[in-house]
Amino acid sequence: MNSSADALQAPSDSTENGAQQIRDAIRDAIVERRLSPGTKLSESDVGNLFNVSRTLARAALQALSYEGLVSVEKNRGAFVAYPSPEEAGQIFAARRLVEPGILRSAAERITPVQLRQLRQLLVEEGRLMSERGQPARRAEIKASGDFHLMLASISGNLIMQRFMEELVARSSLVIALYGQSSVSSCGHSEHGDIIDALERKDVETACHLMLHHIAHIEADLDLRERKSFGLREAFER
Amino acid sequence: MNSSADALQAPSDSTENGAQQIRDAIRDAIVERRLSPGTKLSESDVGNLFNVSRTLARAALQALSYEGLVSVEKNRGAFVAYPSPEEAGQIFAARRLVEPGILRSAAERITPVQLRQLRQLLVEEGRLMSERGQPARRAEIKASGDFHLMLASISGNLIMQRFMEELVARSSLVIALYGQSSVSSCGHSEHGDIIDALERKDVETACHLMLHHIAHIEADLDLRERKSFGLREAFER
DNA sequence: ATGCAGGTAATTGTATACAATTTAACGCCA
DNA sequence: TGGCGTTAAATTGTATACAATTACCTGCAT
Repeated sequence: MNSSADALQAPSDSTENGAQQIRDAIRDAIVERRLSPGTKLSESDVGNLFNVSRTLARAALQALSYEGLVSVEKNRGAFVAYPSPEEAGQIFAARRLVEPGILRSAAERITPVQLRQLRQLLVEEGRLMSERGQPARRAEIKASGDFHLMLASISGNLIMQRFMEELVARSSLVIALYGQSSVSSCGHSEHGDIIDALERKDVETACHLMLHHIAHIEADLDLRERKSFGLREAFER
Repeated sequence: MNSSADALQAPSDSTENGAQQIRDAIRDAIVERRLSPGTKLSESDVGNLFNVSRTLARAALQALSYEGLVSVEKNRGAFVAYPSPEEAGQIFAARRLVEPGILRSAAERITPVQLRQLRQLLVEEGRLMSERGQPARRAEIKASGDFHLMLASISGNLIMQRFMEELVARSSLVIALYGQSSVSSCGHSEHGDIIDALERKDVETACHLMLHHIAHIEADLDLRERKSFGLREAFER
């Protein structure tokens, strides 16, 4: 779709392990909220869905559990993670702790072409916001996360990039559970402000804006009230 | 052995999955440097060693690869990770980025009893330094990492704690590969200084000392290689 | 000797089979 | 009707079997 967005996607090597493809597919489904927190992911079902054996399905679920997107309970199976309010707070606390540092690193290394890519990501995000329909909503969710991921990528630290991928994905889960307003309508302009600050090398302001941005997202959460799902999901956890 | 040290150890639930036990055992072996970077970890060998099937051995190796301690190459097998100089730099960059923030969080929440536990960890560390022999060296390595892990634990953020566990473990690998002097003889006093600053609520100094401490460890690195034990020798005895 | 070709052994990738545990379903009885 | 124990079905935990890929060794030609 978009070259700058594609640059972020997983290598998508054709030599990819079978389990990894399944993991990526399920992760996308979780991040884009086609799978709700608490949903049971049985090994047989996953295997049948992707026409592979339970072995690979299990490996994929195991991998997702290491990312915190799936929780596996011994002898009970795997479920889409249902982060508690405490977990939600810790996820955002981690982001507040980490993203300013990533931003600083990124500011040091960013090139003009990367700045252009960031802006391109932004217009794509805006385009999706104006579009209507479920697919656009899903793409918007992903694009909004891609902004933060791209910054991590620019920082040049693969380890922090991986960590941010985990945090962004888990954030999506938290927002799905506790978010009140529609997703990131406010976030979009804030992303732009951060890019502006980056462009004029005003790192301190950029960090400040980033912290404000994260606080803004967090402020939209209502950690007291849980969104209601089906009766069954409400009690099987 | 030591109550404050034990408080850090994995829950050690008796309901632990078989694969997890194996993962923990291998991780310990890697962190304590009984297994050298680059050592091949074949699924059959690991399985035989722990008297389980390849299924569990494979799961354990897979888990370790998510932590960055083992690298699995498609159709070639698993090896104890051999971090490149670039990776080594990124690991320590991540620690510089993250540990001051963790320290700040910890400073806000630390209780007198936790301070006492930190000190206790320190004397244990000192005791091990004065002891001689391989087992003491290994315990010393672990104790030195436990200081940082305990701080992460005090910070109260499970996600950051997990991340620090990964970073500390991978640091051990880097030091095994590129470290010149014997481990953390200098680190010990620096740990003490940080605790002192924490005790008088001097957070800024504590963070400064932490950054200095990490830089100190990094300064001891050189780009050379070392030799290895085999898998079997690492576990027998 | 060196380099290459072929084939064999060893190792990983995936599927299937069986055991252990949990979940639910049924029937019994108060 | 409602609670409870037993049993059957479904699901996960682990081991084994087979397929695919790689690594190694041998032998031949140059």
